[in-house]
Amino acid sequence: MERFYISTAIDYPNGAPHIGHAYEKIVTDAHARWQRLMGKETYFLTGTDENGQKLQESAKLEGKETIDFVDENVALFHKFCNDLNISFDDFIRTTEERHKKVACDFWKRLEVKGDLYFGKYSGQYCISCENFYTELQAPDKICPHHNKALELKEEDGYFFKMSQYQDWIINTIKANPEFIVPQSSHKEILSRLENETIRDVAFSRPNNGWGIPVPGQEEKFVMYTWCDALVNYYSALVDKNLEPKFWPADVHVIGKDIAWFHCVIWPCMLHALEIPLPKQVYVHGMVLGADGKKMSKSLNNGVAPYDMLKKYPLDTLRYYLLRGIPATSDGAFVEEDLVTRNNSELGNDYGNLIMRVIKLSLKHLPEMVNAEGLTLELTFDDIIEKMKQSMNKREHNRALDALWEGVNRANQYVNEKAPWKLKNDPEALTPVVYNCLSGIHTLASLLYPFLPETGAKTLEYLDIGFRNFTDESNLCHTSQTPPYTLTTPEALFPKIEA
RNA sequence: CGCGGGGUGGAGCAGCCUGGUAGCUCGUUGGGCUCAUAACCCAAAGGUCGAUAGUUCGAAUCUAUCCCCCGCAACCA
Repeated sequence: MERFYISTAIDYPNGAPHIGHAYEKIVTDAHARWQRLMGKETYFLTGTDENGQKLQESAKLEGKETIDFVDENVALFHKFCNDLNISFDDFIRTTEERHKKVACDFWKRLEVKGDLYFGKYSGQYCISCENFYTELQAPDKICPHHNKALELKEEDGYFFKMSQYQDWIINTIKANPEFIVPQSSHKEILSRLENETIRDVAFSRPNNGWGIPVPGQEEKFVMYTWCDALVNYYSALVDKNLEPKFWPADVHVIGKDIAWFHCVIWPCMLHALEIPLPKQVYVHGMVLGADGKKMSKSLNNGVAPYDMLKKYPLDTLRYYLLRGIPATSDGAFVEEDLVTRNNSELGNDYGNLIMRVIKLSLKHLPEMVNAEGLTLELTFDDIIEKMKQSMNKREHNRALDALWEGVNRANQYVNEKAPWKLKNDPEALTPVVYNCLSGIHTLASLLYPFLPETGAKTLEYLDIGFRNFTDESNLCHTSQTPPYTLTTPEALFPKIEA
Protein backbone atom coordinates (compact mmCIF):
# COMPACT_ATOMS: atom_id res chain seq x y z
CA MET A 1 0.00 0.00 0.00
CA GLU A 2 1.27 3.44 -0.85
CA ARG A 3 2.01 5.67 2.10
CA PHE A 4 1.64 9.34 2.76
CA TYR A 5 3.11 11.31 5.64
CA ILE A 6 1.92 14.89 6.03
CA SER A 7 2.52 17.44 8.77
CA THR A 8 1.52 20.91 9.84
CA ALA A 9 4.02 23.23 11.42
CA ILE A 10 4.04 22.87 15.17
CA ASP A 11 2.44 25.86 16.83
CA TYR A 12 3.98 28.20 19.31
CA PRO A 13 1.60 28.04 22.29
CA ASN A 14 2.05 31.60 23.41
CA GLY A 15 -1.67 32.34 23.39
CA ALA A 16 -4.94 31.19 21.91
CA PRO A 17 -4.99 29.82 18.36
CA HIS A 18 -5.88 32.27 15.61
CA ILE A 19 -7.36 31.98 12.15
CA GLY A 20 -3.99 31.27 10.55
CA HIS A 21 -3.66 28.18 12.73
CA ALA A 22 -7.16 27.13 11.73
CA TYR A 23 -6.32 27.57 8.08
CA GLU A 24 -3.17 25.50 8.15
CA LYS A 25 -4.79 22.69 10.08
CA ILE A 26 -7.87 22.56 7.89
CA VAL A 27 -5.80 22.62 4.70
CA THR A 28 -3.55 19.85 5.96
CA ASP A 29 -6.52 17.88 7.16
CA ALA A 30 -8.19 18.07 3.75
CA HIS A 31 -5.06 16.73 2.08
CA ALA A 32 -4.62 13.99 4.67
CA ARG A 33 -8.21 12.87 4.32
CA TRP A 34 -7.95 13.03 0.55
CA GLN A 35 -4.94 10.75 0.49
CA ARG A 36 -6.71 8.31 2.78
CA LEU A 37 -9.72 8.33 0.48
CA MET A 38 -7.41 7.61 -2.42
CA GLY A 39 -6.28 4.53 -0.58
CA LYS A 40 -2.95 5.61 0.84
CA GLU A 41 -1.88 4.65 4.31
CA THR A 42 -1.69 8.15 5.71
CA TYR A 43 -0.01 9.60 8.76
CA PHE A 44 -0.87 13.13 9.81
CA LEU A 45 1.23 14.89 12.42
CA THR A 46 0.59 18.16 14.21
CA GLY A 47 1.76 19.52 17.54
CA THR A 48 3.29 22.34 19.51
CA ASP A 49 6.70 24.00 19.70
CA GLU A 50 7.25 24.63 23.37
CA ASN A 51 10.89 25.36 24.01
CA GLY A 52 11.12 29.04 23.10
CA GLN A 53 12.31 31.61 25.56
CA LYS A 54 9.33 33.82 24.87
CA LEU A 55 7.16 31.23 26.56
CA GLN A 56 9.18 31.55 29.71
CA GLU A 57 8.75 35.30 29.61
CA SER A 58 5.02 35.11 28.91
CA ALA A 59 4.55 32.70 31.78
CA LYS A 60 6.41 35.04 34.08
CA LEU A 61 4.18 37.93 33.09
CA GLU A 62 1.16 35.89 34.06
CA GLY A 63 2.86 34.79 37.28
CA LYS A 64 2.85 31.13 36.28
CA GLU A 65 5.34 28.34 36.08
CA THR A 66 6.43 27.97 32.49
CA ILE A 67 5.25 24.40 32.23
CA ASP A 68 1.82 25.26 33.63
CA PHE A 69 1.46 28.15 31.23
CA VAL A 70 2.47 25.96 28.33
CA ASP A 71 0.21 23.09 29.37
CA GLU A 72 -2.77 25.40 29.46
CA ASN A 73 -2.14 26.77 26.01
CA VAL A 74 -1.33 23.40 24.52
CA ALA A 75 -4.68 22.18 25.80
CA LEU A 76 -6.27 25.00 23.82
CA PHE A 77 -4.52 23.89 20.65
CA HIS A 78 -5.48 20.32 21.24
CA LYS A 79 -9.11 21.26 21.72
CA PHE A 80 -8.88 23.52 18.70
CA CYS A 81 -7.93 20.57 16.51
CA ASN A 82 -10.87 18.61 17.77
CA ASP A 83 -13.24 21.51 17.31
CA LEU A 84 -12.10 21.82 13.70
CA ASN A 85 -12.53 18.10 13.10
CA ILE A 86 -8.84 17.61 12.34
CA SER A 87 -7.96 13.97 11.72
CA PHE A 88 -4.42 14.02 13.08
CA ASP A 89 -2.79 10.73 13.96
CA ASP A 90 -0.30 12.15 16.41
CA PHE A 91 0.15 15.38 18.34
CA ILE A 92 3.73 15.98 19.32
CA ARG A 93 4.88 18.36 22.03
CA THR A 94 8.53 19.31 21.93
CA THR A 95 8.66 19.14 25.73
CA GLU A 96 7.99 15.42 25.59
CA GLU A 97 10.81 13.02 26.40
CA ARG A 98 10.40 11.19 23.11
CA HIS A 99 11.21 14.41 21.29
CA LYS A 100 14.04 15.51 23.54
CA LYS A 101 15.76 12.19 23.09
CA VAL A 102 15.78 12.47 19.32
CA ALA A 103 16.74 16.14 19.35
CA CYS A 104 19.75 15.31 21.53
CA ASP A 105 20.61 12.47 19.24
CA PHE A 106 20.55 14.82 16.25
CA TRP A 107 22.76 17.23 18.12
CA LYS A 108 25.31 14.60 19.02
CA ARG A 109 25.46 13.24 15.54
CA LEU A 110 25.96 16.71 14.09
CA GLU A 111 28.74 17.23 16.59
CA VAL A 112 30.42 13.94 15.68
CA LYS A 113 30.13 14.85 12.03
CA GLY A 114 32.03 18.04 12.86
CA ASP A 115 29.23 20.29 11.74
CA LEU A 116 28.85 22.10 15.05
CA TYR A 117 31.41 24.45 16.50
CA PHE A 118 31.68 26.74 19.46
CA GLY A 119 31.96 30.40 18.63
CA LYS A 120 30.91 33.91 19.34
CA TYR A 121 27.93 35.61 17.96
CA SER A 122 28.19 39.36 17.85
CA GLY A 123 25.47 41.65 16.80
CA GLN A 124 23.38 44.68 17.51
CA TYR A 125 21.45 44.09 20.68
CA CYS A 126 18.56 45.88 22.33
CA ILE A 127 18.60 45.61 26.12
CA SER A 128 14.90 46.29 26.42
CA CYS A 129 13.89 43.64 23.90
CA GLU A 130 16.68 41.33 24.98
CA ASN A 131 17.07 40.61 21.32
CA PHE A 132 19.53 40.86 18.50
CA TYR A 133 18.67 42.73 15.35
CA THR A 134 20.10 42.28 11.90
CA GLU A 135 21.28 45.12 9.74
CA LEU A 136 18.22 44.73 7.63
CA GLN A 137 15.88 44.90 10.56
CA ALA A 138 17.61 47.89 12.06
CA PRO A 139 19.76 49.52 9.39
CA ASP A 140 20.33 52.65 11.46
CA LYS A 141 21.14 50.64 14.59
CA ILE A 142 18.02 51.84 16.33
CA CYS A 143 15.68 49.34 17.92
CA PRO A 144 12.49 49.34 15.86
CA HIS A 145 10.41 48.65 18.96
CA HIS A 146 11.96 50.91 21.54
CA ASN A 147 13.46 53.52 19.27
CA LYS A 148 16.66 53.27 21.27
CA ALA A 149 20.23 52.88 20.12
CA LEU A 150 21.40 49.29 19.87
CA GLU A 151 24.59 48.05 21.46
CA LEU A 152 27.20 45.72 20.09
CA LYS A 153 27.05 42.53 22.10
CA GLU A 154 28.87 39.26 21.92
CA GLU A 155 27.50 35.97 23.04
CA ASP A 156 29.07 32.52 23.17
CA GLY A 157 27.30 29.65 21.54
CA TYR A 158 27.24 26.77 19.14
CA PHE A 159 26.88 27.14 15.42
CA PHE A 160 25.83 24.80 12.68
CA LYS A 161 28.12 24.97 9.66
CA MET A 162 25.38 25.62 7.20
CA SER A 163 27.47 27.85 4.98
CA GLN A 164 29.29 24.81 3.62
CA TYR A 165 26.04 23.47 2.20
CA GLN A 166 25.11 26.51 0.17
CA ASP A 167 25.94 25.01 -3.21
CA TRP A 168 24.43 21.71 -2.25
CA ILE A 169 21.11 23.20 -1.22
CA ILE A 170 20.93 25.37 -4.32
CA ASN A 171 21.52 22.38 -6.55
CA THR A 172 19.08 20.26 -4.63
CA ILE A 173 16.29 22.79 -4.92
CA LYS A 174 17.03 23.30 -8.60
CA ALA A 175 17.08 19.60 -9.28
CA ASN A 176 13.75 19.16 -7.51
CA PRO A 177 11.41 21.87 -8.72
CA GLU A 178 8.58 20.25 -6.74
CA PHE A 179 10.51 20.36 -3.48
CA ILE A 180 9.20 23.81 -2.66
CA VAL A 181 5.69 24.62 -3.84
CA PRO A 182 4.17 26.87 -4.98
CA GLN A 183 6.58 28.08 -7.58
CA SER A 184 6.67 31.59 -6.17
CA SER A 185 8.13 30.26 -2.95
CA HIS A 186 10.56 28.08 -4.85
CA LYS A 187 11.76 31.13 -6.74
CA GLU A 188 11.97 33.32 -3.70
CA ILE A 189 14.07 30.90 -1.68
CA LEU A 190 16.30 30.12 -4.60
CA SER A 191 16.81 33.74 -5.41
CA ARG A 192 17.87 34.48 -1.87
CA LEU A 193 20.21 31.54 -1.82
CA GLU A 194 21.84 32.59 -5.05
CA ASN A 195 22.19 36.24 -4.20
CA GLU A 196 23.41 36.04 -0.66
CA THR A 197 26.17 34.26 1.15
CA ILE A 198 24.46 32.14 3.71
CA ARG A 199 25.86 32.16 7.20
CA ASP A 200 26.26 29.52 9.82
CA VAL A 201 23.27 29.24 12.06
CA ALA A 202 23.26 29.78 15.81
CA PHE A 203 22.13 26.52 17.30
CA SER A 204 22.26 27.29 21.00
CA ARG A 205 21.05 29.86 23.50
CA PRO A 206 22.15 30.58 27.05
CA ASN A 207 20.31 28.27 29.42
CA ASN A 208 17.82 30.26 31.43
CA GLY A 209 16.03 27.24 32.73
CA TRP A 210 13.76 26.44 29.79
CA GLY A 211 14.50 24.42 26.71
CA ILE A 212 16.37 21.30 25.73
CA PRO A 213 19.83 21.34 27.32
CA VAL A 214 22.71 20.93 24.94
CA PRO A 215 24.30 17.51 25.42
CA GLY A 216 27.54 17.88 27.39
CA GLN A 217 26.85 21.55 28.14
CA GLU A 218 23.58 21.11 29.99
CA GLU A 219 24.19 23.87 32.52
CA LYS A 220 25.21 26.53 30.10
CA PHE A 221 23.19 26.09 26.94
CA VAL A 222 19.88 25.02 25.55
CA MET A 223 19.21 24.31 21.91
CA TYR A 224 18.09 27.20 19.86
CA THR A 225 14.42 26.71 19.12
CA TRP A 226 14.70 25.97 15.43
CA CYS A 227 17.37 23.42 15.93
CA ASP A 228 15.04 21.42 18.12
CA ALA A 229 11.66 22.30 16.61
CA LEU A 230 12.35 21.07 13.10
CA VAL A 231 13.32 17.69 14.43
CA ASN A 232 9.72 17.08 15.53
CA TYR A 233 8.74 15.75 12.13
CA TYR A 234 11.21 12.98 12.61
CA SER A 235 11.12 12.47 16.36
CA ALA A 236 7.37 11.89 16.37
CA LEU A 237 7.95 8.75 14.32
CA VAL A 238 10.89 7.37 16.22
CA ASP A 239 9.38 6.23 19.49
CA LYS A 240 6.63 4.41 17.63
CA ASN A 241 9.19 2.91 15.34
CA LEU A 242 7.36 4.39 12.38
CA GLU A 243 10.25 6.13 10.66
CA PRO A 244 11.16 3.15 8.50
CA LYS A 245 7.60 3.23 7.27
CA PHE A 246 6.83 6.92 6.85
CA TRP A 247 10.13 8.76 6.52
CA PRO A 248 10.83 10.70 4.35
CA ALA A 249 7.74 12.83 4.82
CA ASP A 250 5.68 13.48 1.72
CA VAL A 251 4.87 17.06 2.58
CA HIS A 252 5.42 19.59 5.33
CA VAL A 253 2.63 22.15 5.22
CA ILE A 254 3.87 25.49 6.53
CA GLY A 255 3.35 29.25 6.41
CA LYS A 256 5.67 31.52 4.50
CA ASP A 257 7.10 33.08 7.64
CA ILE A 258 8.94 29.85 8.37
CA ALA A 259 9.71 28.84 4.79
CA TRP A 260 13.42 29.55 5.13
CA PHE A 261 13.82 27.20 8.05
CA HIS A 262 12.01 24.37 6.34
CA CYS A 263 13.45 24.86 2.90
CA VAL A 264 17.05 25.54 3.85
CA ILE A 265 18.04 24.82 7.44
CA TRP A 266 16.07 21.61 7.87
CA PRO A 267 17.29 20.02 4.62
CA CYS A 268 20.87 20.97 5.48
CA MET A 269 20.56 19.34 8.88
CA LEU A 270 19.18 16.17 7.38
CA HIS A 271 21.73 16.15 4.62
CA ALA A 272 24.53 16.48 7.17
CA LEU A 273 23.25 13.35 8.88
CA GLU A 274 22.58 11.57 5.60
CA ILE A 275 18.89 11.30 6.36
CA PRO A 276 16.60 11.56 3.30
CA LEU A 277 14.89 14.90 2.81
CA PRO A 278 11.15 15.38 2.97
CA LYS A 279 9.76 15.18 -0.54
CA GLN A 280 8.07 18.51 -0.41
CA VAL A 281 7.52 21.70 1.54
CA TYR A 282 4.19 23.27 0.72
CA VAL A 283 4.14 26.94 1.62
CA HIS A 284 0.52 27.94 1.91
CA GLY A 285 -0.79 31.46 1.62
CA MET A 286 -1.71 33.78 4.39
CA VAL A 287 -5.22 34.58 5.53
CA LEU A 288 -5.44 38.34 5.25
CA GLY A 289 -7.99 40.71 6.74
CA ALA A 290 -11.02 41.79 4.74
CA ASP A 291 -9.03 44.83 3.63
CA GLY A 292 -6.44 42.59 1.99
CA LYS A 293 -3.83 43.42 4.58
CA LYS A 294 -2.15 41.25 7.12
CA MET A 295 -4.31 40.86 10.18
CA SER A 296 -3.10 42.94 13.07
CA LYS A 297 -4.39 44.45 16.24
CA SER A 298 -3.59 47.96 15.16
CA LEU A 299 -5.63 47.60 11.96
CA ASN A 300 -8.40 45.83 13.85
CA ASN A 301 -8.98 43.57 10.86
CA GLY A 302 -8.57 40.29 12.68
CA VAL A 303 -10.93 37.32 12.48
CA ALA A 304 -11.19 35.07 15.51
CA PRO A 305 -11.85 31.43 14.66
CA TYR A 306 -14.15 30.80 17.59
CA ASP A 307 -16.25 33.83 16.68
CA MET A 308 -16.75 32.25 13.28
CA LEU A 309 -17.58 28.87 14.77
CA LYS A 310 -20.18 30.49 16.99
CA LYS A 311 -21.88 32.06 14.00
CA TYR A 312 -21.45 29.44 11.29
CA PRO A 313 -21.30 25.67 10.93
CA LEU A 314 -17.81 24.21 11.01
CA ASP A 315 -18.10 22.90 7.48
CA THR A 316 -19.06 26.34 6.20
CA LEU A 317 -15.87 27.73 7.70
CA ARG A 318 -13.82 24.84 6.34
CA TYR A 319 -15.35 25.25 2.94
CA TYR A 320 -14.73 28.97 2.83
CA LEU A 321 -11.11 28.64 3.89
CA LEU A 322 -10.45 25.80 1.46
CA ARG A 323 -12.12 27.29 -1.57
CA GLY A 324 -12.19 31.01 -0.89
CA ILE A 325 -8.54 31.43 0.05
CA PRO A 326 -6.31 30.55 -2.93
CA ALA A 327 -4.07 27.60 -2.17
CA THR A 328 -0.97 29.17 -3.66
CA SER A 329 -1.21 32.79 -2.59
CA ASP A 330 -2.58 35.01 0.11
CA GLY A 331 -6.28 35.63 0.34
CA ALA A 332 -8.55 38.01 2.18
CA PHE A 333 -11.06 36.65 4.68
CA VAL A 334 -14.29 38.45 3.84
CA GLU A 335 -17.15 37.36 6.02
CA GLU A 336 -19.80 38.39 3.49
CA ASP A 337 -18.14 36.10 0.96
CA LEU A 338 -18.32 33.26 3.44
CA VAL A 339 -22.06 33.85 3.79
CA THR A 340 -22.52 34.08 0.02
CA ARG A 341 -20.66 30.87 -0.59
CA ASN A 342 -22.59 29.12 2.14
CA ASN A 343 -25.92 30.15 0.69
CA SER A 344 -25.16 29.75 -2.93
CA GLU A 345 -22.61 26.98 -3.33
CA LEU A 346 -23.24 24.88 -0.26
CA GLY A 347 -26.97 25.49 0.13
CA ASN A 348 -28.32 26.08 -3.36
CA ASP A 349 -25.97 23.96 -5.41
CA TYR A 350 -25.02 21.06 -3.18
CA GLY A 351 -27.57 20.91 -0.35
CA ASN A 352 -30.51 21.50 -2.60
CA LEU A 353 -29.35 18.82 -5.02
CA ILE A 354 -29.47 16.25 -2.23
CA MET A 355 -32.85 17.47 -1.11
CA ARG A 356 -34.56 17.61 -4.48
CA VAL A 357 -33.44 14.14 -5.49
CA ILE A 358 -34.12 12.31 -2.25
CA LYS A 359 -37.47 13.95 -1.60
CA LEU A 360 -38.61 13.26 -5.12
CA SER A 361 -37.63 9.65 -4.85
CA LEU A 362 -39.27 9.10 -1.48
CA LYS A 363 -42.47 10.60 -2.79
CA HIS A 364 -42.84 8.28 -5.76
CA LEU A 365 -40.61 5.25 -5.23
CA PRO A 366 -39.92 2.75 -2.45
CA GLU A 367 -37.26 3.67 0.08
CA MET A 368 -34.83 1.31 -1.52
CA VAL A 369 -33.70 2.17 -5.02
CA ASN A 370 -31.96 -0.47 -7.11
CA ALA A 371 -29.72 -0.32 -10.12
CA GLU A 372 -31.16 -3.31 -11.91
CA GLY A 373 -30.62 -3.28 -15.62
CA LEU A 374 -29.78 0.36 -16.06
CA THR A 375 -26.79 2.12 -17.54
CA LEU A 376 -25.02 4.78 -15.59
CA GLU A 377 -25.18 7.94 -17.60
CA LEU A 378 -24.21 10.46 -14.96
CA THR A 379 -20.52 9.94 -14.30
CA PHE A 380 -17.64 11.97 -12.99
CA ASP A 381 -14.44 10.31 -14.12
CA ASP A 382 -13.11 13.50 -15.64
CA ILE A 383 -13.84 15.38 -12.46
CA ILE A 384 -12.16 12.82 -10.27
CA GLU A 385 -9.13 13.07 -12.50
CA LYS A 386 -9.09 16.85 -12.28
CA MET A 387 -9.41 16.72 -8.53
CA LYS A 388 -6.56 14.26 -8.24
CA GLN A 389 -4.32 16.44 -10.31
CA SER A 390 -5.22 19.56 -8.36
CA MET A 391 -4.68 17.87 -5.02
CA ASN A 392 -1.33 16.55 -6.13
CA LYS A 393 -0.39 20.11 -6.94
CA ARG A 394 -1.68 21.10 -3.48
CA GLU A 395 -4.35 23.23 -5.11
CA HIS A 396 -7.30 22.21 -3.01
CA ASN A 397 -9.32 25.24 -4.07
CA ARG A 398 -9.18 24.05 -7.66
CA ALA A 399 -10.12 20.58 -6.61
CA LEU A 400 -13.25 22.08 -5.11
CA ASP A 401 -13.87 24.07 -8.29
CA ALA A 402 -13.80 20.78 -10.16
CA LEU A 403 -16.08 19.10 -7.65
CA TRP A 404 -18.60 21.87 -8.12
CA GLU A 405 -18.55 21.27 -11.84
CA GLY A 406 -19.79 17.86 -10.85
CA VAL A 407 -22.50 19.30 -8.62
CA ASN A 408 -23.67 21.49 -11.49
CA ARG A 409 -23.61 18.56 -13.85
CA ALA A 410 -25.89 16.64 -11.52
CA ASN A 411 -28.30 19.56 -11.26
CA GLN A 412 -28.34 19.87 -15.03
CA TYR A 413 -29.04 16.18 -15.34
CA VAL A 414 -32.05 16.50 -13.07
CA ASN A 415 -33.38 19.37 -15.14
CA GLU A 416 -32.87 17.59 -18.43
CA LYS A 417 -34.43 14.34 -17.31
CA ALA A 418 -37.29 16.09 -15.49
CA PRO A 419 -38.00 13.07 -13.30
CA TRP A 420 -41.09 14.73 -11.82
CA LYS A 421 -42.77 14.17 -15.17
CA LEU A 422 -42.21 10.45 -14.74
CA LYS A 423 -43.86 10.14 -11.37
CA ASN A 424 -46.53 7.75 -12.65
CA ASP A 425 -44.04 5.58 -14.50
CA PRO A 426 -41.74 3.89 -11.97
CA GLU A 427 -40.01 1.91 -14.71
CA ALA A 428 -38.83 5.11 -16.30
CA LEU A 429 -38.37 7.01 -13.08
CA THR A 430 -36.18 4.53 -11.27
CA PRO A 431 -33.16 4.68 -13.60
CA VAL A 432 -33.15 8.47 -13.57
CA VAL A 433 -33.36 8.61 -9.79
CA TYR A 434 -30.75 5.91 -9.45
CA ASN A 435 -28.37 7.85 -11.64
CA CYS A 436 -28.87 10.89 -9.47
CA LEU A 437 -28.31 8.93 -6.28
CA SER A 438 -25.24 7.31 -7.70
CA GLY A 439 -23.98 10.75 -8.60
CA ILE A 440 -24.64 12.02 -5.11
CA HIS A 441 -22.85 8.98 -3.75
CA THR A 442 -19.77 9.91 -5.76
CA LEU A 443 -19.95 13.63 -5.04
CA ALA A 444 -20.45 13.18 -1.31
CA SER A 445 -17.50 10.81 -1.13
CA LEU A 446 -15.32 13.29 -2.95
CA LEU A 447 -16.53 16.08 -0.70
CA TYR A 448 -15.78 14.19 2.47
CA PRO A 449 -12.08 15.12 2.79
CA PHE A 450 -12.97 18.79 2.69
CA LEU A 451 -16.24 18.75 4.62
CA PRO A 452 -16.19 15.53 6.62
CA GLU A 453 -19.41 16.14 8.50
CA THR A 454 -21.38 17.01 5.40
CA GLY A 455 -19.97 14.16 3.37
CA ALA A 456 -20.76 11.65 6.07
CA LYS A 457 -24.25 13.00 6.65
CA THR A 458 -25.06 12.86 2.96
CA LEU A 459 -23.98 9.24 2.76
CA GLU A 460 -26.16 8.45 5.75
CA TYR A 461 -29.20 9.65 3.84
CA LEU A 462 -28.36 7.04 1.21
CA ASP A 463 -27.39 4.44 3.79
CA ILE A 464 -24.14 3.78 2.01
CA GLY A 465 -20.36 3.93 2.62
CA PHE A 466 -17.73 5.75 0.63
CA ARG A 467 -17.08 5.16 -3.02
CA ASN A 468 -13.98 3.14 -3.57
CA PHE A 469 -11.50 5.23 -5.51
CA THR A 470 -8.52 3.04 -4.99
CA ASP A 471 -8.93 0.91 -8.06
CA GLU A 472 -7.41 3.01 -10.81
CA SER A 473 -8.81 0.85 -13.54
CA ASN A 474 -12.34 1.19 -12.30
CA LEU A 475 -12.91 4.90 -12.28
CA CYS A 476 -16.30 4.48 -13.92
CA HIS A 477 -17.79 2.70 -10.93
CA THR A 478 -19.82 0.64 -13.33
CA SER A 479 -19.37 -2.34 -11.10
CA GLN A 480 -20.26 -0.29 -8.06
CA THR A 481 -24.01 -0.08 -8.26
CA PRO A 482 -25.23 -0.72 -4.75
CA PRO A 483 -28.84 -0.21 -3.72
CA TYR A 484 -29.58 2.97 -1.79
CA THR A 485 -32.01 3.11 1.10
CA LEU A 486 -33.21 6.64 1.58
CA THR A 487 -34.20 8.65 4.60
CA THR A 488 -35.65 12.14 4.60
CA PRO A 489 -32.80 14.66 4.73
CA GLU A 490 -32.49 17.82 6.76
CA ALA A 491 -31.48 21.00 5.00
CA LEU A 492 -27.70 20.68 5.07
CA PHE A 493 -26.92 24.37 4.79
CA PRO A 494 -29.89 26.54 5.70
CA LYS A 495 -29.68 30.06 4.41
CA ILE A 496 -27.72 32.49 6.51
CA GLU A 497 -29.20 35.96 6.58
CA ALA A 498 -26.54 38.49 5.68
C1' C B 1 18.00 49.99 -8.00
C1' G B 2 17.16 43.85 -1.60
C1' C B 3 13.69 39.52 -2.92
C1' G B 4 8.89 37.68 -4.46
C1' G B 5 3.69 38.17 -5.87
C1' G B 6 -0.19 41.11 -7.92
C1' G B 7 -2.92 45.27 -10.98
C1' U B 8 -8.40 41.52 -16.29
C1' G B 9 -16.47 43.70 -17.05
C1' G B 10 -19.83 46.23 -10.18
C1' A B 11 -17.04 42.44 -6.53
C1' G B 12 -13.61 38.16 -6.25
C1' C B 13 -10.58 35.38 -9.48
C1' A B 14 -8.69 32.12 -14.11
C1' G B 15 -6.10 32.76 -18.67
C1' C B 16 0.02 34.73 -19.49
C1' C B 17 5.14 29.71 -19.22
C1' U B 18 3.80 26.96 -25.01
C1' G B 19 1.24 34.77 -28.62
C1' G B 20 -4.28 34.16 -32.73
C1' U B 21 -12.39 35.13 -31.55
C1' A B 22 -11.29 37.42 -23.22
C1' G B 23 -13.29 32.68 -19.35
C1' C B 24 -15.38 31.38 -14.27
C1' U B 25 -18.18 32.47 -9.61
C1' C B 26 -21.22 36.18 -7.16
C1' G B 27 -24.33 40.28 -8.47
C1' U B 28 -27.93 42.49 -12.45
C1' U B 29 -31.82 41.55 -16.42
C1' G B 30 -35.04 38.25 -19.33
C1' G B 31 -36.88 33.29 -20.14
C1' G B 32 -37.78 27.97 -18.72
C1' C B 33 -39.23 24.49 -14.96
C1' U B 34 -42.02 23.32 -10.51
C1' C B 35 -38.80 17.75 -7.76
C1' A B 36 -36.24 21.00 -4.21
C1' U B 37 -33.50 25.25 1.00
C1' A B 38 -38.19 31.42 -3.53
C1' A B 39 -34.13 26.52 -5.17
C1' C B 40 -32.45 24.51 -10.08
C1' C B 41 -31.67 25.05 -15.75
C1' C B 42 -31.06 28.38 -20.17
C1' A B 43 -29.94 33.13 -22.20
C1' A B 44 -28.50 38.39 -22.20
C1' A B 45 -26.13 42.96 -20.69
C1' G B 46 -21.41 44.54 -18.83
C1' G B 47 -14.14 44.62 -19.90
C1' U B 48 -9.79 49.43 -25.26
C1' C B 49 -6.93 42.94 -19.75
C1' G B 50 -2.42 49.44 -14.63
C1' A B 51 0.52 53.20 -18.19
C1' U B 52 3.81 54.01 -22.25
C1' A B 53 7.08 52.28 -26.01
C1' G B 54 8.82 48.02 -28.76
C1' U B 55 8.95 42.84 -31.24
C1' U B 56 5.19 40.51 -34.53
C1' C B 57 0.74 39.64 -39.93
C1' G B 58 -1.32 39.49 -34.87
C1' A B 59 -0.10 40.71 -27.55
C1' A B 60 -3.96 40.24 -21.62
C1' U B 61 -0.08 36.73 -23.16
C1' C B 62 6.90 38.21 -25.26
C1' U B 63 10.69 42.64 -24.34
C1' A B 64 11.89 47.49 -22.01
C1' U B 65 10.67 51.54 -18.93
C1' C B 66 7.29 53.64 -15.44
C1' C B 67 3.11 53.97 -11.76
C1' C B 68 0.24 51.63 -7.83
C1' C B 69 -0.97 47.57 -4.09
C1' C B 70 0.65 43.45 -1.00
C1' G B 71 3.93 40.05 1.33
C1' C B 72 8.88 38.55 2.81
C1' A B 73 13.74 40.11 4.42
C1' A B 74 17.32 34.18 7.79
C1' C B 75 20.55 33.80 15.08
C1' C B 76 12.56 37.58 15.65
C1' A B 77 9.80 31.19 17.52
